[in-house]
Amino acid sequence: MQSYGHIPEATVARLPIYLRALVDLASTGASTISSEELAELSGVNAPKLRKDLSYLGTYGTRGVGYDIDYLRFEVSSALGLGNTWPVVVCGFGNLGRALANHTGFTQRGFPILAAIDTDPTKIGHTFDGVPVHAPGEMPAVVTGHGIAIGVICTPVGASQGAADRLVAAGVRSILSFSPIVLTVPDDVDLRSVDLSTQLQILGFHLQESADDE
Amino acid sequence: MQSYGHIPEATVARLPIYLRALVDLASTGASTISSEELAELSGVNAPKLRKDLSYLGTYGTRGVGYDIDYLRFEVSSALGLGNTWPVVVCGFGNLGRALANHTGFTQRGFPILAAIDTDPTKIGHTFDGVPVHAPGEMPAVVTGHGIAIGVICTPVGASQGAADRLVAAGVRSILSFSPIVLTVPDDVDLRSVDLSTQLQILGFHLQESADDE
DNA sequence: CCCTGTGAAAAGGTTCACAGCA
DNA sequence: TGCTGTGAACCTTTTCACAGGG
Repeated sequence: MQSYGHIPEATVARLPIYLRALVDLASTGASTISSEELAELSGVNAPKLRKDLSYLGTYGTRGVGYDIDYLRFEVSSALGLGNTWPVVVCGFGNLGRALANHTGFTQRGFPILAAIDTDPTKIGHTFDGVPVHAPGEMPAVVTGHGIAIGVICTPVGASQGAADRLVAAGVRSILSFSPIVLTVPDDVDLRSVDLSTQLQILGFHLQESADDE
Repeated sequence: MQSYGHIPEATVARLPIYLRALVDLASTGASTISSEELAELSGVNAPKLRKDLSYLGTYGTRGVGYDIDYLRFEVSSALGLGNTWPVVVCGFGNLGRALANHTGFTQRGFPILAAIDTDPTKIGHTFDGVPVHAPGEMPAVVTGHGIAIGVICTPVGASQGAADRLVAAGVRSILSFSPIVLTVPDDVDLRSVDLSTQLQILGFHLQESADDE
């Protein structure tokens, strides 16, 4: 496997955006693209794009641009796609089911193989192809499906418990949609997306604009 | 209205987290808290918390800590809560409905007053208290409800169109869950949350760990 | 003595100008 | 000449040490 030097986190966070643009471009039949154009499609400026790509290697051709298929392969490799990381969803309410319905996850190597929920009317049944298990079955689910990532979509009160069960079962990567700060050991990679925080940031800017008037 | 000097974006993004911790604390009956403890509850270190709060003003007492109710009021004010920013949801599928069900938004001043969807079986009906309108009614919906924020939960192919209609109707703050880069005028505040990007970042780290072995 | 508030240093990220290869 | 690759400057953010009030 190719080894990359250290890639800055900010760059890692943009690679999926570049990759999506490259996949879209490939489907149009284009074969090369300049940093200027790819940056435009990705919503960044051209020097930043070139700097980001330079962390992966030197894949462009001066005077020409980047070969779309080649660059796509390299970005994809850097992100570790080609690997498959099975996902378990904790909390199978509206949000959990929205994720399960989202075909893009499986396509990108993150198949949702199981869900955990406390609702006895859901346990033992399958929704959108995803079997629902009781919380106590977490260890068996993780081991049985080779789960690499846990996604927490439970109500607030149940989210820390879900995180604890994921960690106890050996899961070391967690994506949480819970609005509270979860406590996990240092060796667990926890990412948190709080939807109402995003709205509050928009609200802050709205207020600022209003103050200016 | 109190005016704050310039608050760094990184700080603004953390204020909602502090606020939530303070609200939780208030409900426990505690009256003061140290920066160390509040930082712990917020998942940051103490000097960062103090630096962040210092941008708002000097609300602590040396040797004691912060008064929870007072600090809560000040953080809340800085974020512009107390204002109400009505929200329209574009695309009322699983994700859109998950948001509509989420009572926390209304509580925080972001009531979801309307939804837009193309599905004729949904248009004209109300789900979870949210009336669904046709895309062509966007201008009337925005004006009628005084919409300040649009949230895009449509399928990928419809997201740019939804953004265009929001902008045309005068909405200047947009939260997008679409995985593609949306194009909007410079004066529009666009925040983007791509769920599969988050998984890809986790996947990158998983791969890195695997490479180390 | 305790804990906040803050300048200064360090780290991380972005921008820019231009060197260098096709 | 055209466009990439990158060192250096710049800006933002984080960390740290400690001054200073209660």
